[in-house]
Amino acid sequence: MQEKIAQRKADLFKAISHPTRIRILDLLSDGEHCVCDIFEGLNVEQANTSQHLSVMKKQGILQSRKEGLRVIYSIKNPEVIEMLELANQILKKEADEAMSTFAGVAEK
Amino acid sequence: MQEKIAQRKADLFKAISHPTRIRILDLLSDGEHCVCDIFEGLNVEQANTSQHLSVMKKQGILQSRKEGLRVIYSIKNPEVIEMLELANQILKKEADEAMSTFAGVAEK
DNA sequence: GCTTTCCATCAAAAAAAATTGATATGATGG
DNA sequence: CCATCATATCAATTTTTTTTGATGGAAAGC
Repeated sequence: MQEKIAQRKADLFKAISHPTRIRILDLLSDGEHCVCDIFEGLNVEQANTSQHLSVMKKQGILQSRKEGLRVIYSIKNPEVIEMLELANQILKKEADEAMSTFAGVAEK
Repeated sequence: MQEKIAQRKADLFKAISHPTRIRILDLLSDGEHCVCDIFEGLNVEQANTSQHLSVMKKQGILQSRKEGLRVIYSIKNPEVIEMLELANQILKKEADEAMSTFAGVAEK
């Protein structure tokens, strides 16, 4: 793989790699929301929320449109949701493993 | 979503979010390799490679085994490969859009 | 037991990202 | 025009990551 592409791909992943941004994506995964909904819903500073949104928009993860005073954000690429689901699967598998390890110990 | 889970998920994404680590995953996507192959193949310092590998191993993305003097790394969860493929799709779509925008301009 | 090879770890420096509070912008209503 | 509401931007600070060079440890061959 070329270094340039690896960099671009890393930027994409990086734009997702923050707990607040993950929660924003989770909130947006069932439809668009205005900024006010987002920062109030997640209990994050407005300025901070705005910056997280802009990071994701810059990387093409989100899109936005104006509606009066408000700005409505939504997920641009559904692939992002699939990526989050895959992450879920990994964590689930991990939890299962931890569980069976525990069971194994209990058996001894 | 709980804050704890969002944090864990962010850590997982973060462990992928580096150009060198993306290239390592790409190299490992078709099978296991020893550290020496990796850092020589990617032309990265040995110490640096080792640290990137440990970041990914810590997050459960990679696993390793010893074989004589060598340490052989491999991808632990195939979901990671799927995540990279989804990222590819997003970048591809983006490139297509840029292309058609360019074509649109040329038409005018 | 030495030496060499392969890899991990450490600590310091450098670079990048996140948070915060203050301020700016821009649409809307009066 | 003025005030207000929703959001964005900015600059300073703090925190986190990354890189680098040096060193340490463990397996293998001699």
